[in-house]
Amino acid sequence: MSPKQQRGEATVDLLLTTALRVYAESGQQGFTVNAIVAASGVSLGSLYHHFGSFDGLAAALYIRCMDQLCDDMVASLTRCRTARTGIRTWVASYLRFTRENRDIALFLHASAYSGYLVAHAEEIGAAKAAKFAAITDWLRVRVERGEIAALPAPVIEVLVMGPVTEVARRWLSSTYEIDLAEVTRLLPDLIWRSLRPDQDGAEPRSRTTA
Amino acid sequence: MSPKQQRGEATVDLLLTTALRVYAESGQQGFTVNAIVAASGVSLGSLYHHFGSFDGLAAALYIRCMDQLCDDMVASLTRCRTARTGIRTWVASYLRFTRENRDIALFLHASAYSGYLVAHAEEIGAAKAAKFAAITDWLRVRVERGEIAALPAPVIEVLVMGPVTEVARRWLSSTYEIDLAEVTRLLPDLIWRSLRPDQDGAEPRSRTTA
DNA sequence: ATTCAACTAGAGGAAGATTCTAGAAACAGG
DNA sequence: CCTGTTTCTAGAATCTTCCTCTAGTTGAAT
Repeated sequence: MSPKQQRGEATVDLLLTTALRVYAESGQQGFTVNAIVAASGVSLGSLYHHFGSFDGLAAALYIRCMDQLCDDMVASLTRCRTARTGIRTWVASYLRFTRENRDIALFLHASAYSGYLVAHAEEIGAAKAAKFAAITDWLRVRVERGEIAALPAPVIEVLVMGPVTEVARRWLSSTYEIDLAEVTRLLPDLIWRSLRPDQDGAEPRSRTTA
Repeated sequence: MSPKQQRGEATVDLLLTTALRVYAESGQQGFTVNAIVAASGVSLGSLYHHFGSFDGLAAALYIRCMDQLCDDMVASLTRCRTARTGIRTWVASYLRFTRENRDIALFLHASAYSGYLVAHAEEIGAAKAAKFAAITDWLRVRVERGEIAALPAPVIEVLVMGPVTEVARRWLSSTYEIDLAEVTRLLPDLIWRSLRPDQDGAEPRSRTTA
C-alpha cells in the first residue's frame, strides 16, 4: 500500500500543483493531460503511473482542494464556543479562504458539475462527509442547547453556505463586481439573523439559563 | 433580418429541446453535436447553419433556459406588493421552478462554469442583466420605503439566491438527500429574517408611517 | 424562372486520452 | 560491490472522439 520510494510522492505533488495552476490560467478548456505534462515537465507515463487516468488526477486534485478548505473551516469553527461567534467566524473564514486561495476556490466551484469526477463520486462523497462531520457535530450541540433555531441540519448548512458560496461564485466569475471586503463585513451578521433561535424579543437562553 | 422561411424556426426549437433532453439523459459527457443530431433527426449541416458552432447552440440553450427561469421569478415577484410576501414568493417560486423543470435547472447550474459559453459571455451577461433589472428595481423601491434592510443590492440578491441555489444544487446532485417540500416550507421565512429592516422590536415603517 | 434560406451528406483533420514498450533509479539481500 | 526486483520515468504510437467545413440539393417566395 505505502510507496516504497518517496520520489513518487514529490511528482504526485508537483503534478497536482501544476494541474491547479494550469486550470487557473487556462480554464476548463486548457485543462488537459498534455497541458499538465508540458507545464510540469513530468512525463505522461509518470502521470498515468500515479493516477491511472486523467479523471483520477482530477479527482485527487478535487479532494486535496476540498480538504484544505474544510480543514480551514473546521479549524475556525471549532475554535468558537458560542453559536453566534461560531457562525460569524465560519462565514468570515470561508470568504477569507476564497480571497486568499482564488485558484483552489475556482477549481472547487467549477468542478462541482464538471463530469470528470463522476467516476470517483463515491470516494469524493465519503471524503466530504467525513470532513463535514465535525461541522455537523458542532451545530448539533448548539441546536440542542437552544442557541440556534431548531432546524434540520441541511437547512442550517444551506443558510450559511448558500450566501457565502454565491458571493464566492460572483467574485470568482469577475463578470459581477463584488466588493468582497464590504460583503465580509455585512454577511456574518445577516446570516446569523436567520439562525437565531427566535427574534421576538426573548434573550438567548444561554444568558437566562444554564 | 426576418426569416424568409419559417421552417427554420421549428428546427431551431427542435434542436434546443433535444439538446436539453440529451443533456439531462447523458450528462456533460454525452452532450455532443453527434448525440444531438442523432436524437433530433436534424442534420449536422442544419445545426451549423443555425448556430454556427456547438458553443453557439449551447449558448442559445443557456439563454433560453435562463429566460424561462427569470421570467418565472419576475412574474412571481412583481405580483407582490409588500416586501415580505415578495421575498417569500421569490424564494418559493425558484424552488417550485426547479422541481417542475429539473432538466432546465440542471443545465443552468452545470453550465455556469462549463466553458462552452466563454465565447458568448458578453451576450449572456447582457441578457441576464436585462432580466434581472426588473428584480433590482422591485428591490430598490422596497429598500427606499424601509421595508427591507438598507443593504447593497448585491448583498440582498446573495442572501436570497444563495440558500435557494444551494438547495437546488443539492437536490439536483442526488448525492445529498434533500426534502424539498420541507425546505420550501421553511426557507422563505428564514431568508426573510435576514432581510427585515430591523429586528429589535420596532414595527416595519409601512405600518407606523405613510 | 430565379433567388436565397434551409437543409443534407460526408470528408477532413485536429485534439486529446490512453496504451505500450523500454529503460533508469531506488531498494534489499547476499 | 553485485544482482534481482520493484518502483518509477520516459515518450512515441495508437485509438477514439468530436468539431468544423465543403459541395451540392431542396423548396418556398417573388
